[in-house]
Amino acid sequence: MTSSEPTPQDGAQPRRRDARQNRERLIVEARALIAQNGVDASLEEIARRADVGVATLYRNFPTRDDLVRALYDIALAELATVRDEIAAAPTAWAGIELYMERVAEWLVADPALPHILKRMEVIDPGSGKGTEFQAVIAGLVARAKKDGALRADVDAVDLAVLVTMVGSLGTHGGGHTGQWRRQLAIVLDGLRLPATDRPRLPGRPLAAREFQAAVHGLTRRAKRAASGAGSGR
Amino acid sequence: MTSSEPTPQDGAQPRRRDARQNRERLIVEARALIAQNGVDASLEEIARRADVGVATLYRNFPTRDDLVRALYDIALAELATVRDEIAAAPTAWAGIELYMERVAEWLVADPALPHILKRMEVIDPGSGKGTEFQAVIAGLVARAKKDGALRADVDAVDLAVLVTMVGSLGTHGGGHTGQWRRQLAIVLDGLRLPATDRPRLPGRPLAAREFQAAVHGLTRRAKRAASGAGSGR
DNA sequence: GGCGACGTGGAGGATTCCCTCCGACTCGTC
DNA sequence: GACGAGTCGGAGGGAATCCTCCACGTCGCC
Repeated sequence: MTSSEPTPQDGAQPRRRDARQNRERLIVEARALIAQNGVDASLEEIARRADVGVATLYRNFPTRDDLVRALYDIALAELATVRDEIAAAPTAWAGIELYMERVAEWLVADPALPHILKRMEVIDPGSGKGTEFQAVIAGLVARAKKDGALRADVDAVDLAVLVTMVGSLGTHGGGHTGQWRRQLAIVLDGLRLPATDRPRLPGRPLAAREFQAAVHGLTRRAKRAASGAGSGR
Repeated sequence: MTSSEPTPQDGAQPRRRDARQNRERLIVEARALIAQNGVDASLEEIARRADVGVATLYRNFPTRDDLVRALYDIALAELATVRDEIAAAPTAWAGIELYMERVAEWLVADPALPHILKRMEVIDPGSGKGTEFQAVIAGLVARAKKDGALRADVDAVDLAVLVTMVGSLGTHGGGHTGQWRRQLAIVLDGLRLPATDRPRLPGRPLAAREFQAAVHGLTRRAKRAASGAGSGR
């Protein structure tokens, strides 16, 4: 994480209790609103929902990007636990399965994440999980190939792309149904080498109507139009 | 009675030539800007880029949703050719491959499409390609299963979800590299039943650096910050 | 060429958002 | 309690956006 900087007040919380609470509420609301409206979500509305003045928001996060960065750091911390889990996997292939599943789960769980990640790549390119996390996965990939469990013509980056892809299903609102697990299982089958004995797909296929409903990726505009008439803003 | 021309069908263009040109330019710019900024892209800026007054935009598309609908209809028309192509496929499995590839290609080719589709589901739920197109695919799926080419535990909706998923790779800017074809190949391998002889993956894996670059999904805000440099603090 | 209808552009009021500044309030401590 | 530093909230200027209205071009036909 980036918190290794020698910032004077970092580890401890030298701030007042109410200040910390406000910051916490801001983060919660920011995440919720960014999930709906993207990184361009109104800062004033975030503050409003957090029952906080605008100035408090700006004091905590001088720049919109500072807010995004904070959300990113929090999410990344949650991801850290996954790394340990992977390390404990019995086989390399199991590690890969775990990697794909946990990261996809992580992406799907927080609909704000895609927006935040996309933005982070612009703010601060060439840092983050790509650096150290990918190295672990690369090793896993090499071992899995040697074990004959993973097809030889893919690499760690392919896995990253795939998991991003599966994780994008959360953006469409289908996350809560766990539907993405089906698609992940198919992807894993496409990666597995023996390919003979396939596990059953988890869950059940979506009905067509459900699929359409799941694609509802409600934006702010969307919700407004749903309640009010169709006259835009 | 007003002299309202019957306008028997909307097939003809009873409008003035310059009016049609303006509309055309508006559509082009709208698509470009929506690709960058989402459906909430500024209408004034669309008009500005199209070298057209705002009023002209509003005359052509009274509501933002009318604009979205127009873009949707255009995109859908392009998709129609795919259906014929699929019908001409030699085997059911080939048809499925074609379906997945063409639709993914369609999604990736126009980065505005995900935004438009997402919005369309809100504007006008339960219509569009889902209705008639899905029926064709469902038949294809049934035949492919009987042929023993497609795994039995998936259905047409699963395919739709998968192709949406693969198509989402275009949003991340990776479309131009054709990278998505690799991921699609893996997905297809996960769907194929014999699963013994696998085709080689098309293309080459992305370098880690390229992957990061590909995730750059530039938003308006992004471009601003990129040019404005570190004025943040 | 000339005319009329169709189409155009941009001003402008209302609203929202960004970000800063400063008086008022509250927490933590004595 | 009471004090002071830290924190808060909202006003407010500037800018962007939405959408409408109306005087003014321009196309197409005679």
